[in-house]
Amino acid sequence: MRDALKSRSAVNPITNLARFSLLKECARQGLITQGGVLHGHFIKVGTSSKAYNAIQLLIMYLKCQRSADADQILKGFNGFNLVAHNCLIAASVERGNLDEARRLFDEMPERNEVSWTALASGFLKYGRVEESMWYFERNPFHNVVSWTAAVSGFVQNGLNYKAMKLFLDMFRCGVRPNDVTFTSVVRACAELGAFELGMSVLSLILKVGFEHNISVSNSFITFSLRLGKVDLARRIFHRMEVRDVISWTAILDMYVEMGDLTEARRVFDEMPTRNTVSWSAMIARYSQSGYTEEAVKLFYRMIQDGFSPNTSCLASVISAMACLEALHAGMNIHAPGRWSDVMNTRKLMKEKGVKKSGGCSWVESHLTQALPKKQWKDLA
DNA sequence: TTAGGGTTAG
Repeated sequence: MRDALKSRSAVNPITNLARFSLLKECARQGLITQGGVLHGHFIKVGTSSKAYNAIQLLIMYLKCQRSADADQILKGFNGFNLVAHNCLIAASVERGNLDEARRLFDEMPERNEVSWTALASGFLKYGRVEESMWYFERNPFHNVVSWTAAVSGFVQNGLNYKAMKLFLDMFRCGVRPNDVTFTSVVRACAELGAFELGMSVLSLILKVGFEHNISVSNSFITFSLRLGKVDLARRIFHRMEVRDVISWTAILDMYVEMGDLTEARRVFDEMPTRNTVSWSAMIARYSQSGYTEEAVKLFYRMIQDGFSPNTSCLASVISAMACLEALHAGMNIHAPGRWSDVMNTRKLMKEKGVKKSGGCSWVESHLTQALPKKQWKDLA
């Protein structure tokens, strides 16, 4: 981000569009220093749209939790601003302060579809279904987003049957579902284990024309796998025109679950891009199947490629390391290089600043069980 | 114009 700012301003004047996309990135990543620099830049050069500018700055300061700076921006508005107020509600919901969100909502002289949906989805996010429904039912501006927020919120709270009923109501009200709606609905069918219902949804997806959407196809692959329809999952994957890392990981996971390590590895090597989950799935299966060296080697490559391991990945590699360590004394004479990958991994993790991620105590207890205390101290 | 909805992987 810092480099992007530097290079853009050095080469040619930064465009409004580029400036806003950088500011959004600052908000997303919580980069207050760079966001502040952009703010200064805005003041210096001025922008064509002051209102838009102020809203983006407000979002950035709210996301970075700089309330004093956010207040300054708010003071710049000439009285009540609907969009800014909706941003304040969203920020309160994100902090989990629903009372504050409700207070902000109540004090609004006017509200729009965004204000109502922010409240309804906010309550669902924290499992407060009844309060959410209060806002949902009274929302005078229902649209595909407010309906989808309710459907997906129900699914997230495990209310899959109710989610399906809501989906039908949405249809009856003449609101056309979109790709986001379908991903939630397909998930509900998977959770319900309802194959026939899922196939009916599929015919609807084909009718409405979302069969080429990546997220919808991915959710259908998962649906098929959960219901044990491996061939169907494979067919969907092969018919996809564009696949993302999630499509690939789902198929990788399918072979991993089937215990077909050869095919899983073939998919793993073929994947155009990988993420922490794909690495972890492969490493975990190697470790569980007794291919401990391969697990540790792959872990080494994962760190080298710049991925941070998550708790479950660390747990698999630690148990693989423990097995190797137990074997190490006897094997040292015959295979002196064998342990070097483990040592290199530790060094690399330290160099790259890989933290022992959340759930550390769980990993530690796993490790202390697997290794004598002295060896654990040496490892850490 | 901005602000509100998400799923898919371990």
